[in-house]
Parts: sequence; structure tokens; C-alpha cells
Amino acid sequence: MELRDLRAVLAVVRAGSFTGAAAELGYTQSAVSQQIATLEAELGHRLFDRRPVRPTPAGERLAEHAARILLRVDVARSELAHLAQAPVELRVGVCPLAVPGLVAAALRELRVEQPTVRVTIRSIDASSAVAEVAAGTLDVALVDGITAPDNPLALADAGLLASSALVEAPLVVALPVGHPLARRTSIDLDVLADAPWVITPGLPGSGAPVPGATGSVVYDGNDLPTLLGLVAGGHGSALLPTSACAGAPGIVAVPLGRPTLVHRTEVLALRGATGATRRMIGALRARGSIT
Amino acid sequence: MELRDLRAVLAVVRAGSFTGAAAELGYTQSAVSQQIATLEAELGHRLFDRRPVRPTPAGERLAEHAARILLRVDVARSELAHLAQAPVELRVGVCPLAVPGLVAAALRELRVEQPTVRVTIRSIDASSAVAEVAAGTLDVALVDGITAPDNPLALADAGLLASSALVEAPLVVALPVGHPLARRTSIDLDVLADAPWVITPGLPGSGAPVPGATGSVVYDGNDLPTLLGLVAGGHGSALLPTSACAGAPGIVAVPLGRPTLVHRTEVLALRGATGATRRMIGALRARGSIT
DNA sequence: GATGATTACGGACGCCGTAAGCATA
DNA sequence: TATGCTTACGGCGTCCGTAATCATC
Repeated sequence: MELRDLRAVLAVVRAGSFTGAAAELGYTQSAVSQQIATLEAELGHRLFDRRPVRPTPAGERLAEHAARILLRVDVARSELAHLAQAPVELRVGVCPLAVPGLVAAALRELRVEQPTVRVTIRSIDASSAVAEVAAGTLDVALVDGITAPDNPLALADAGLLASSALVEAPLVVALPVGHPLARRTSIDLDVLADAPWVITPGLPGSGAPVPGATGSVVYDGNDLPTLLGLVAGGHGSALLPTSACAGAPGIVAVPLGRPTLVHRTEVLALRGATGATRRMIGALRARGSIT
Repeated sequence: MELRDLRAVLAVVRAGSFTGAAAELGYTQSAVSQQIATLEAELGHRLFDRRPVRPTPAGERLAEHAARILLRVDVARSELAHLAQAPVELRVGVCPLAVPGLVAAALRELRVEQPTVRVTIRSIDASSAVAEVAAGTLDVALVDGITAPDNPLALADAGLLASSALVEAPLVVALPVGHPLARRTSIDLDVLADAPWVITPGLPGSGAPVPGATGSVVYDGNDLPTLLGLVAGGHGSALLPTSACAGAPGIVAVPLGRPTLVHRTEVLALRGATGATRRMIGALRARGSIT
């Protein structure tokens, strides 16, 4: 087994076909077919059913390991690439609901200390943040998610990347004005189990806040006003940090009761970051409310 | 970068020489030299200083990742190897200070349910337990270590292996009868900072209980009577779980004060274990005091 | 019948071994 | 001077591409 094989397995799982995987990897269909066949022979397990191509349980298992292995390979390569190099550019990724004021304030501090560093800020999805930092296309990522209080977001293997918590904010259920539950002082999630949600895969907690949540509308984007507009329009509720709903027209924000969850923002970077990256992390942490 | 390269890096780090690494890997010295040279060129970093061969910071970093990557590769291979196979043999590894009564009791239950399974029990070191389970040479390992109360032992990447806590026991400082501190009701570790320890790398907590602990005697073994004999003989103290000192001649066991630490026993296995392995784990957990 | 995986075969590249070269303790 | 890493070079194996075959929708 070599990394090449794991890359092939993962590509096939992602693409759902040998042809697609070959395109992704820059190989021919035949090459991928041979790789998988050889690997299956080596491991003594069929990894994929064919026609349609679908991973067997063994294939799924291997793919799960492969993803983590290749992620760590990326991290290793990136760490070495950044060793003892003074980066001239700081690339920051920010998730849509990560507290934006933090970045602005931290950047101001960075500007004072290192005025020459060029800073690029880019909006990212939480799902791609880890891969981007691992691959070295981002130096720092602000990621948000929903978790139990004081619990880190499980973004990657513990310790693979450097991460620290910045802010935890209460969660609210966003409802349209006039909603029957809008006058409550708090809402438990199970109360809304059968109520419609605006499913928003691009935002944390809005994927499916309740297991088996129904959703008449799926919003495949991460634009907060659009989401709030959909909620105000009566297409469903949404689970959001308090700040996201402040002052939104037609929206009532009711604090979440049970389960006890919070919206958490963390900063992510390679371990052993230096220079501007390190300073940026320090400035962010200094402004975060979690020590 | 391929797994072959990572194996080479790790072998060189372990062996401290290209020659030794080559022997370990079944290659010639020249092959290892070429592999490292090629990898250094690819990564753009010198990984080892030569004469003597010693990892550079970049090499150390890479080796750390390599170890975790290769461990996960082993786990992946082992998981697939055990998929849907009814193992006829259950191989159990037990660390010297892991509560032995648990194994006996759990085995009795297993015997009733699956009388035909052949069981092999083997003494192991905590340091090798993870590697053995990952490599598939052990089905179940009982590992012990010292940690803060209710904190898991950090044996491997979280989630890589299935692990669960069985027992937490108070720690005591083992002192020879007549020791000036022997009449105390508890001892803080810092009190013993400058006192001699019997350094026992093969047992948990006895490696160097206090950072920078001095030790006139190093016992390179894991034989409890021998260790207790050394303590009784006045060669130093030792940090042990209560049960290990019960009734030992010439020994006084004084409860540990600060820091608050416990001796913890965990069971380790591949995730998704089936058959006898799964039953054994269940039986062990049922008899453990931690739910 | 078309899409897409498998198999056959050939060529090229990469990797390792042998052997000579070279630096350091 | 000896140990041990580096370099040169050659052969073998592996891996991928082309192309024909086969299976499934």
C-alpha cells in the first residue's frame, strides 16, 4: 500500500466512477482500474462494487483512513514548506458566521507591528477550512460551528493543526414575526423537531439542526441576509448565533433552550506557525473572549 | 512523497544511521541514502545532519507525522484484515500494572459464552501496546498510565483505536519503612523533587514522575517485586497504584497529594471489533468501575 | 448500442543493487 | 585508516498508456 493507492481510493469514492477519478488524478481510466485491482488483490478485499461504482464497507473504511492520512501528509508538507520562511503574505479565511469584528481588530494590531505584510482575506466554508490550511493555501482560518459549551469543534484529528477558541456565543432560533413560538422566552430543539427548517449546508447548525429535520427549502449558499429573508418569509426556522439575527427585519430570535449548545468560533493554523501568522493568531486570541 | 519515504525517514531516526535503517528495511545503505536524498530534494529541506546522522528540526517534524501516518496505515490494514472474519484466537496483551483481576474475570465470562476460542495472554509494555494493536498482533490490550482524573490516556490519535476506561485507582508514593516522609498522610510530588527515584521506564509514572527527577538506580524491567525490593532497599521512591504496594514487605505507601493524578487502566482494540474481541471488551467494561 | 470497466501488451521511468569515491572520526 | 555516507551506472521491475475486449444500463 502506498499513498498513490490511497489517493486513488479517495478519488474513486469522491468521483463515484473510475473515469472521474482518473480525470481528477491525471491518469487514464485504465490506470485507475489497475491500481484499484492491484490494491484489492493486496488487501484481499473488494473495495468497490462496479456498475455503479460504489465503495464496499471495506472501501468506505479504507477511504476514511485514507482521507486522514492524506490530510496529515498535506500538513507535513505545508509545515516543512513554511519552516524558517518569512511569509510576505498572510492569507486569512473567514467563515460567514465567524465573528467578523475580531478579524478587523486583530488586523489593525498586525498593521501596526508589521505594516509591510500583505493581507488577503477570503470567505470560506467550514468544510474546506481544514483542507485549505493543511494544503497551505490559507495561513489562518476562522471557523465556526455548533458544539457543547467549552467543547472544541471536532474539525480534524486532535493536535493535527493548531487551533484555539476565540468566542462562544449563545444560539437563538430565528423565527418569522408572528410565529406561534415567537413569544416564548426559550425554545427547546425537540419542540421544533417536526417544524420546517431552512436547510443551509453552507452554514453551521443549519445543515440539519435536528436529526431528521424536515425542510421545505434548501438554501445552498452562505449569504446571511438571504437566509434571514427566507426565515422571515415563513419558509422555516434557523439556528444561528445571537449576533447574526440582531436587527434583522421580520425576524424574532428566541434563545435556544435544550440541548445546551453554543456557537463557537475558533482560529486554525499550522502548528509552529511563525511571523505574521503567529502574530495574527496572538492578536485574535487577545481579542477573543475565551482565555 | 510516498509511504516508502516515510518508512525510510522513521527507520533512520530510530536507527540513528543509514546503515541501521537499511538493515531494518531490508535495503542496502545506498538505497536509503538515495531515498533520503531524493526526499530532501523534493521537500527542499535537509532532513538529517550527517556524521553523525541526526534529524534536523524539519526531519523531526516529518518523522512525527510519519509515525502517525504509518500507524494509521497499520490500523487500516488490520481493520480490513479482520473484516468479516471469525477469529479463532483471542490475543490479549496486559501491561504489568493493569488490574489483573479484570482479565481473569472477563475471561471466565468469555469461556462460558465462547468455550472454543483459544485465548493467549501476553505481557506487554504500554509503549508497544498501540503499535501491536494497530499491527494486528494483539486483539485486545489492557494499558495503564497516569493521568488527571477522568482524563483518557493519550495513547494515540483520538479515535484511531477503540479505547475505553476500566479502572481508576489512587496513586501512592512507595517509600522504604523508616523513611522520614513515611509517616505523612499524603505527599505532594514537589516535596520529592530532589529525592531519588527508582527510574523504571517500563512502568507508567516511574519513568520520571517529576520533571528532572534524579535517580540513582534505573531499573530496566517491569517486574513489580524487583522494583519494590529496590524501593525497600532505600534506592529511591516510586509512584505506583495503591494495589501494587499492598502487603509489600519493607514498603510504606503514602497517598499522593498534589498534583491530583490517578492510575488509569484502559482497554484498547481496533474499532469495529467483532466476535470474541468485542465480547472480551464488553466483559471487561462490565467489570470495570468506570461507566 | 453506448458508456465505462477490464485485460493485454509494450515502453518508459524509477528504484534498488553493485561498486567506486569521498569525508569524517 | 576505517567506518559509513555519497555518487555513478546498469538492470530489473513497476506503473502507466494505448488499444482491444467485455459487461452492463
